[in-house]
This record gives sequence, C-alpha cells and structure tokens, in this order.
Amino acid sequence: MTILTEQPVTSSDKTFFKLRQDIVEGSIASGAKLSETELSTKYAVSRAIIREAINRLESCHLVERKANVGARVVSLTAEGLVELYQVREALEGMAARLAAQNMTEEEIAGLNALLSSHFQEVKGGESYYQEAGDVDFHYRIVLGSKNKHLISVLINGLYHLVRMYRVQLGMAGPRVTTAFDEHRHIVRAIANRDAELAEMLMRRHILYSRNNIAAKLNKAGGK
Amino acid sequence: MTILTEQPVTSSDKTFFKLRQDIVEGSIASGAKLSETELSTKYAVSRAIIREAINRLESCHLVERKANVGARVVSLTAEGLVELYQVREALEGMAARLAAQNMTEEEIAGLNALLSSHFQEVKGGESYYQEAGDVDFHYRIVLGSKNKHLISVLINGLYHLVRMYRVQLGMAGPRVTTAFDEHRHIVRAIANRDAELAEMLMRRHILYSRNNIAAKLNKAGGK
DNA sequence: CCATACAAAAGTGTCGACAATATAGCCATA
DNA sequence: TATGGCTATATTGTCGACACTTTTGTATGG
Repeated sequence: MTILTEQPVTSSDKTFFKLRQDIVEGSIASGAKLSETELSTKYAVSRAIIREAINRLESCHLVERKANVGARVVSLTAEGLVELYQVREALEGMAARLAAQNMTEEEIAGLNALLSSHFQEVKGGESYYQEAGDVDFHYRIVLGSKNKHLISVLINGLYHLVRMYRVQLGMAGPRVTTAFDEHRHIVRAIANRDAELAEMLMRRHILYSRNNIAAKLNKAGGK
Repeated sequence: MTILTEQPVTSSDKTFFKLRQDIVEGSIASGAKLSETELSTKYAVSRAIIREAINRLESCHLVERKANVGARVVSLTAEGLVELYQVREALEGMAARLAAQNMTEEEIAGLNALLSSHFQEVKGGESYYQEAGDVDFHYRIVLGSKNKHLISVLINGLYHLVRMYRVQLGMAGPRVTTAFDEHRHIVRAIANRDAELAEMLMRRHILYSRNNIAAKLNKAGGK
C-alpha cells in the first residue's frame, strides 16, 4: 500500500511513532499539553524517551515547545493550513519538476499502474482507498525527485501535519474524480519529461486542493 | 547585523549552538564521527545534553545518525549542494512571492535601506560584509513571507547547511556586483507587489548562484 | 476587595549509572 | 594464509534521581 518503510529499531523510535500516530489521528487532542511525566507512565517508558520523542515531534511541526514550560500539540487553524499548503506547493512543484527529469521509465510505468488501479476504485467509490491512493501518488513523485532534502522535509516532516489536518477535519471529498484527472495530467507531463509543465500542474493541483479544503473549513467552523 | 535573535536559554541550547557553529565553521570536520562521550567531556556537559544537541543537528540536516551506531557530520558533495539549492530555489521563490504580498511598506523601506548600505560596501570591496549582507537580505525576505513553516524550514534548518558549504568551500566571489543587481530587481518587484515576478527573479538568482558555486567546486576539487 | 509577596507544588532540565548493542581484536581451524 | 567464530572493549540506549524553574495557591497588607 504505502511505500514508506520506516521501521522502529529502538524503543525511542517506537514511542515516537506511537505518539505521532496518536497526535495525527486525534487521540491526543490538538492544542493539548504534553506532560512528560504523564506520558512516560502512559506509554510505559522513561521520561528520557518521551523527551526525545517530543523533540522529534517538534521537528515535524506537530508540537510546539517552550523552554522550562513544556510542549503542546499544535492547534489547527485556517491560516496554518494555508501556510502549510503554500510550502507544499513550492516543494512538491519542485519535486514534480525533478521527477520529470530523474524518474526511471520503470518508476513512471509504476505510476501509471497506480493510476489505473485508482481508476477502478474511483468507479467503485471507495473513498478510503482514494485517500490512501492520493497519499501514495504524492509520495512516489516526491521520492522520484531523488532529492534527499526534499524527501526528508516533506515525508519526514510536513506530510504528517498534512495528514493531521486531513484526518481531523474529515477530508474525503467530492474532489476525488477531479483530483484523479489532475493526477493523470501530471503523470503525462512526467512521462513526456516536460519538467516545466509537471511543476506547473502539480502546483495548480495543490492550490486547488487547498482551496477545496479551506472552503470546507470555513463552512464547518465559521467562527 | 543579523536579524535572527535566537537566544540560548538552557544549557542544552548553548551546547547545540556551539556544536552547530563548530560544525558549520569546520572546527569539527565534515564527515567526522561524533562520539557522545568524547563531546560530553569536550563541552563539559552530560551525555544527555550532547544527545539532545545531536538530535537537533540531525533535524538541521547537519549530521546523520544511525541507531546503535552513532552520528557523523554530513559530508559535503557536489550533488548535495545541487540538491540543497534546488530546495532553496523552491522555498525562497515562494518566500519572495509571499513577501511581495505580505511585507509592510516599512519592511520594504528597510530592504531598500539595506541595499543602499550594501552599495557602499560593494564600492569599498569588503567581501566579508557582502557575505553577511547577502545572508541578511535573504533572511529578511524569508521573514517577510510571514509563513511560519517556510521560516522554520529555511532559517532553523537549511540555512546552516548553506552556510557550511559557503564557509568550507570559501565562497567570496566575483559574483558580488552581479548578485547586488539581482537583489535590486527582486526588491523592486516586491515593492511593486508583483508576486509572480518576485518569485521568478528569486529563483533565477538562486539558480545563478548555484551554478557559480558549482563551477568553483568543480574547479577546486575536480577528482 | 484587590494587589503583592511569599511558599508550596508540579514540571522541566540535568546528571551519573546501568543495560543492550555494535565494533575490534584474537584465537582456532580449514 | 585466510576465514570463521568468540571474547573483550567501546559506544549507544535507557533509566531513576536530583536540581532548578515556573506556576499555583495562600496569606498578608494596602
């Protein structure tokens, strides 16, 4: 399903992954305080482990920490979402550009295969797999850029925050078929090695999806 | 001089800053192993402090760590430099776009003042201040984007690696007057609130500077 | 009744020691 | 001599305890 194969080796890793999952999926509420002592009993590890996990979460922009005070889970705001998608637009646009230059023919064939399987699911109307498929699609292009920094910042960093917004704001949209067409055009540009076009299409794709989500957010929590 | 006012509050902060400086400036060689015990005696702090510092350095892409093995300072390569500047191109391009939308008139006036003072220095031929001035210029535009994620990724993350390349490869170039003109055009676009143009000029500016540095790197270490 | 200062509590920052893992060196064997 | 496995060493991972800072609650004075 998903390409990413990050395997926890140390106990600190495991705790970090669990904590991240709990935050992304909302088991730990957005904006909540993260007490080190409390978490250390909850996850049955020492405080040192929790501290290290919190530090890593801070690097992912999932928690904010103040010295001598503590850490809180980030709160999800409309501005935050816009800012996040602006960064995605820049980085994933560049990723698409580089993917058009650097992906192998095999990888491109794999992308096309992925699109085909998505097409079946779109007809079936399975929105969950759609979500996972979209994630998978973007992952592959980012990895296809072959740019270490790009991959690290997006996949180890921002994507988890993106997922957090999606999960907690309940994104499963009427945008699926539209997005699917956009994916097709992006892949075509990559297959044609048209880096310029691939970047532009990816940026538009993300911009559209941002507007779509922002509209939902305004409709839901219009305070 | 520089805008960034990150003040170390805890002992861990101080150690992190020192270590980062030593790595960026080459006191600790690129590619060197970072022994926790060794560093803890060298910097006169406990191993826990060193561990935390190393974790943070990993987030900055300044060291690479493997579980149960240890951490090494990143090694500087031509490919790494290209990848780094590709990310800069994407992010700072977006930063310039957003700065054109979000900077206040006062901030833009400040940018112009900065350019003027640089002009004096260019005539005086003080290459050190030029370097600092260039850094300052890019900082201001990134901050002017008012995008939290953009600021964090660039200023807390990639910029230190950029500085590391610059310092250790001895960048003080014949490109100074050219770069100065490019800065002028970027500021003009921002002042005109021409986001599109500002982004394009910034991207070209970084692309040029990448090519310039890469040329030097090939000439120097052509192995 | 409000404000200020002080004291108690809770929480984070730091440390040294122990446990688990990887590396290096050595010996035995083919 | 080369190779394989074993032991010893060094290094990282984890833990519990102590020190310091922030916060909270309380009491006192205005």
